[in-house]
Amino acid sequence: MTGKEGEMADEQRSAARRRQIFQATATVFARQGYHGARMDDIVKESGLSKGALYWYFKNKEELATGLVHQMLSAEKQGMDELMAAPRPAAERLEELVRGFARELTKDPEKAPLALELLSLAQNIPDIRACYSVHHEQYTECMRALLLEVCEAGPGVHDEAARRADAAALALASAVDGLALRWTLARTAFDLEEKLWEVVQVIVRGLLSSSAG
Amino acid sequence: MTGKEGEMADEQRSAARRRQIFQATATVFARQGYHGARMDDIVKESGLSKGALYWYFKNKEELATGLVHQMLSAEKQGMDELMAAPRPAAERLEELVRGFARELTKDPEKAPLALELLSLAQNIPDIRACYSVHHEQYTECMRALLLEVCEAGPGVHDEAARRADAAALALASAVDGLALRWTLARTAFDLEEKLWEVVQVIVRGLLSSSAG
Amino acid sequence: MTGKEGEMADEQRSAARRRQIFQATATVFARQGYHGARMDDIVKESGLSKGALYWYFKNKEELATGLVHQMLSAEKQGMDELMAAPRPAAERLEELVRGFARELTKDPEKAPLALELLSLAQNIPDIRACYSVHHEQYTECMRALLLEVCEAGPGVHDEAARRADAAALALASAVDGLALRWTLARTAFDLEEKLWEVVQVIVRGLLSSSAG
Amino acid sequence: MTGKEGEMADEQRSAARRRQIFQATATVFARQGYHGARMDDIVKESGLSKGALYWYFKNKEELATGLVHQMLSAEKQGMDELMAAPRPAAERLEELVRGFARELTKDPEKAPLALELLSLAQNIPDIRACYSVHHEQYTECMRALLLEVCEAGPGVHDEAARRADAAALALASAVDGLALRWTLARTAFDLEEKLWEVVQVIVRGLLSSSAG
DNA sequence: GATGAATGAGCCTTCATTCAT
DNA sequence: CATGAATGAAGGCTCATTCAT
Repeated sequence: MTGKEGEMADEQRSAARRRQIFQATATVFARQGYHGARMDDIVKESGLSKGALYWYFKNKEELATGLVHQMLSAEKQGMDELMAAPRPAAERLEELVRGFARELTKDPEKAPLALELLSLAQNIPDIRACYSVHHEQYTECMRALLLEVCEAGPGVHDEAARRADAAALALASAVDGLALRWTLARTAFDLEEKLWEVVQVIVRGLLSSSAG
Repeated sequence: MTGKEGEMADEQRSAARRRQIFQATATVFARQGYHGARMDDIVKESGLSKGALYWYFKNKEELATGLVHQMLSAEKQGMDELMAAPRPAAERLEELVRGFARELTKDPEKAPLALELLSLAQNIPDIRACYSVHHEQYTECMRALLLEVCEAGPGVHDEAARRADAAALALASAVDGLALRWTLARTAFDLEEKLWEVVQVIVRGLLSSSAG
Repeated sequence: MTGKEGEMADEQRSAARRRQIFQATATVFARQGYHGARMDDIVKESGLSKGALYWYFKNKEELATGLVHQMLSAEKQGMDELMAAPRPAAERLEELVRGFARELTKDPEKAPLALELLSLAQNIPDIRACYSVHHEQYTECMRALLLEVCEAGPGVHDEAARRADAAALALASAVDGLALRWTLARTAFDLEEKLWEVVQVIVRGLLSSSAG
Repeated sequence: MTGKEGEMADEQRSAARRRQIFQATATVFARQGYHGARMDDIVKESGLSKGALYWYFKNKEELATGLVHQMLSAEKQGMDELMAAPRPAAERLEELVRGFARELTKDPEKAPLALELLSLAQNIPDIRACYSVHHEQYTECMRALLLEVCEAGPGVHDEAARRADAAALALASAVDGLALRWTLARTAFDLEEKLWEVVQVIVRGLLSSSAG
């Protein structure tokens, strides 16, 4: 009787719990860093008990790993949705970049969290793999968009197409690098604006004729 | 007689000890990360005693702070020397970027060390300040070089000059972002080559005519 | 059902644990002094684990503070019970003093413990406050007893009553001072006997006519 | 040539150094306690170097032991001088007690210092012996004075003479106990005044007729 | 599933003492 | 005699993890 329904309910509750825990973990990691975060802090933030936390996650590392999975999955999904949107490539590119900036600006604690998890990647292979793949996907996404932009543009762009790889890498890298600077900058600046300028320079570099 | 010489010797020995300690610290931090590094590891790596270590540095945090100071100072000095070199801007820019890539490629452990220290910046104000300033200086350096490149180029580049800020920021950010990708990438790639391509895209974007 | 009982059991076990820890702490402090006592010694003596110890007490200082609280509370309770006993004041006074001496004689390690805690009072405000209050209470208790003794005595004792303050202070002080001497004396002596003689001198001083 | 004079000068300088060190030690012990005092603190307070300190004292314990020796010797000397003074016993007793109180009141840091050293006595046999002897001497001094007071008084005091032992012990003990209370009291009081009242009570107890 | 008391290995730091100069 | 850099054993405390209930 309660079989499938119960299982469903269980799974749903379980998933909810995991989300609840991820949320708390993200908050605490962002505030105190991975090593500065005690399991007790996450327990308190999550409102669960220590036993419950360990019921869902084997240990602290798995908590971090899971969080990275979840975050990058969500980002990937957002990327995919945007890519599938029936809009010109240029618009989608702009939206991708601006959306990223707006998110960070809205939840500034995401930046320290990301940096923290990134540094964890060096010692936790699973996390490293996640980021490695994500970087490739992100760059590939950029490349696809830039290619479309080239093709949509006027004139011949064989040259440009050939440069798309470099431009995509430049763009993807610059996005991360700029976010880092924005996070650590002593003088605050408008991330979205600067990021947009950066995109424009790179796109221009991609589209410019060989003669410059 | 021995007065000044003795003092000199003392200062020199003291400075040597500090360098010795920084060297050991860098090695251990790169290998194990800041939190994974035990003071005993650094002691062992340095060949000194624990007491000696604490004679020169108050605690682990000050060790990290000092290391960042030293590393960024050295980098700044290298930058300044290159900037003062009597060579065309384009060459100096290329050298700056290629030099950076070659260094990382030669001592790949520098990358994890940098990422680790960067993540420390979030919780240690002194380190954050160091990086903040360094980022500004690096970007400014890029801007100066790019401006020179513009002026040296053919035709009118008022527009380009105006874009130098964005290009410098793009370049500086992309350098960091690309180094990060190189560090975490599952499929190794040639950092110097990719970085040079990225530079070319950005420089082209800077120099392209408005119509580009 | 098990709700309240469970809570009760928890509280009881918790209280039992605290008593267990206090007992061990007292033993170790008496033997090695506060500073000579390592937390590990207390752990071993208590039969608990280090984590358990720190679960109940935040740190070594709080352990000492708690111990002082407990000891002085117990002493206060004993005092109050004796004061409330339906016996002549002279008897109660004698019992108070003799009881004190007998306790020390029976558990001679209490003396070094007390001296140790007393010296802690100088650097730990909470302990100082405990002793300060306790000294006042003890003196006040003496004063009350001495007053009753005066009133119960023959003849007019207005003068004596006026002297009760000084006598009480003398008595309370002498008790402590004598216990100290007994603790440090190279030639052992009978604490109870000497203390009783001291009491008699002071009581006589209190009751003597002005003419002496 | 420099033989005796040199030695004399050396001895004098040595003695001066030791006094200098004792002074610094007393100050630091009074402020921080024995265990809270680091050798470096004493070095700094004394104005000497660490090597010099260890030249004069083998270790920290010997520093404390020497300090106790010096302090109790000085007190003994003061006692002896007062005892040898050509004044009535009652006056000398009063002066002894009042002098003690005035000293403490003038240099209140002496009290914590004494308490600290007293607690050290429990773990350092040498210090214990010093205090043990000193207590005996002090009590004996009191007994002698009290005896003289009895004899000088009017009427027959055989009884009183017999009580001198107890009174002396009471007095000596009360002096210490009161000083302790004065040190730890939350509400300050006039030590000299209270002490004098205590003395009077005890002397009265000594002198009172048996019938008293 | 959930709770939180209990475990104990690990680690940073202190500081009395030494010794080359 | 004096200096202060160097030594290293010791210890208070943390905190990820476990497990009886």
